[in-house]
Amino acid sequence: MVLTLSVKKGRTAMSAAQETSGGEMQPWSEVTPDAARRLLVAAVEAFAERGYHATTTRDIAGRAGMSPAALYIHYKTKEELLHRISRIGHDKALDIVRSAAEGEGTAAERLSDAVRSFVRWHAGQHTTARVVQYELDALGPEARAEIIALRRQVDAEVRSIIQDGVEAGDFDVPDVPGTTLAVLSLCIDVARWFNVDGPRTPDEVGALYADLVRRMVGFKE
Amino acid sequence: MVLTLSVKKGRTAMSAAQETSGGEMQPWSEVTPDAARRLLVAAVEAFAERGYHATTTRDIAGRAGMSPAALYIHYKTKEELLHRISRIGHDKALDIVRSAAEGEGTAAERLSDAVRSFVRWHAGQHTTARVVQYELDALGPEARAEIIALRRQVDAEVRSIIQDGVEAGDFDVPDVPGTTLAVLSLCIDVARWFNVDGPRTPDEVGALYADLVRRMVGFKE
DNA sequence: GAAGGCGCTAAGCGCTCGCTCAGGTTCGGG
DNA sequence: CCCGAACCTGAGCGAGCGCTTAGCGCCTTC
Repeated sequence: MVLTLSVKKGRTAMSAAQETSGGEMQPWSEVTPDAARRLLVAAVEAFAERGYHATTTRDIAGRAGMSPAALYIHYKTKEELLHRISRIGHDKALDIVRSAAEGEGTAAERLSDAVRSFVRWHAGQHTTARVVQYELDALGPEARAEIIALRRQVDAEVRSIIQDGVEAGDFDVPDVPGTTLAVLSLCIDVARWFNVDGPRTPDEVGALYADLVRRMVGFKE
Repeated sequence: MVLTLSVKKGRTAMSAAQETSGGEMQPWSEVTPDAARRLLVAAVEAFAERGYHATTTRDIAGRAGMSPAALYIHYKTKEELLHRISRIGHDKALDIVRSAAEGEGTAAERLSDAVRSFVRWHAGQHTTARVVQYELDALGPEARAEIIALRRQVDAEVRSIIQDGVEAGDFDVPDVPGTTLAVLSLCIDVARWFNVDGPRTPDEVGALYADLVRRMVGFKE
């Protein structure tokens, strides 16, 4: 049996996203109808707190103010929820890096922009990012493969900026793939340790990390 | 009811560890008797592959070649298994960092040593490290608090090396706690992405990361 | 070679999980 | 005013979970 899903599959990623006064995208605005979005937001919170496997469908439905059965009107399985979250989150992450990579400016400026905004997202949306970056293994093989492909695109964008800097003679990087890996690893891990009650704002972490990465690539003033 | 556990609790962490010809410690040699160790090793593998919550006690026992009930002769609960793994692993990690921190040499040399050996452990023992670093949330409050205390000691060791370098005028670090956090985050995340079939050996990753961290602290030749 | 107990297994208990399904409620269109 | 579709709930199914218990075989001890 095939259920009709209310979340529109063909919708281009961020086209319907609404902007707030702060300029940030209102997250999940592309998920409709309202009940499906509430369930998804509840799932993000629950997965981030307890992890995918420790979260029950009853918990998700409860947070969304619905009965356990309501979940299965909008999503085929619990795994589909994780898949949608992961897909939308990775689309957003790739979008962020790509914007910086395709921007104007020197390699150093583009790398700083990329790291700053990537880190800001991982800190500011650390609830989402934690699910997106650390619950990948809970997906089935096809879904995981799809997400891994997106990750490789993120990696390629960052590597190409660093490569540009090396070729322009601005950076000193003996091992470009290795350094790319390290830079991304550093940024992604922000989602694991970032704490809203901690001493640093997402902006401050972004600035700190942009500086650290500038040093890692041996940028010459 | 209180079961008598066969794993001796009072044993000092690494005192009974046996060295192999390679100079590496034989992991888990301090866990006795043999059946308890086999169960623990099986649990490490299973937790690393699937995560704590997705691993069943039947799976652990099966990997150790025993019936599900055998697990409860040696461990009170599944969580106690994770606790022991986490405790021993963190003891080892702290030991590694502390050895480097207390060594002779300049701050730059000690920092490089610490990062190199810390990373080498996270890569070489990435199965263990993954459990130790990423399954912390599955522990109960008291056990988690104990582990977090160990982590703070690791953080303190690294911060003190960096602080030494700053005070000696060797390093240029505007934000010592932030940089310490970033360095540790970078090293720990190795456990997440390291792949035995990948292009890099643990030694190579250690060398690469020691160099990257040297740059992050602005070491002046 | 009988006694005692340690380490283990077979069987299964009580529970909660992901998920299903029949039926009730709401609401726009004819 | 009624129909059909969309949405949601209450009740619960089968499965698999963590963990327990009764008892068996095999070592050690005398």
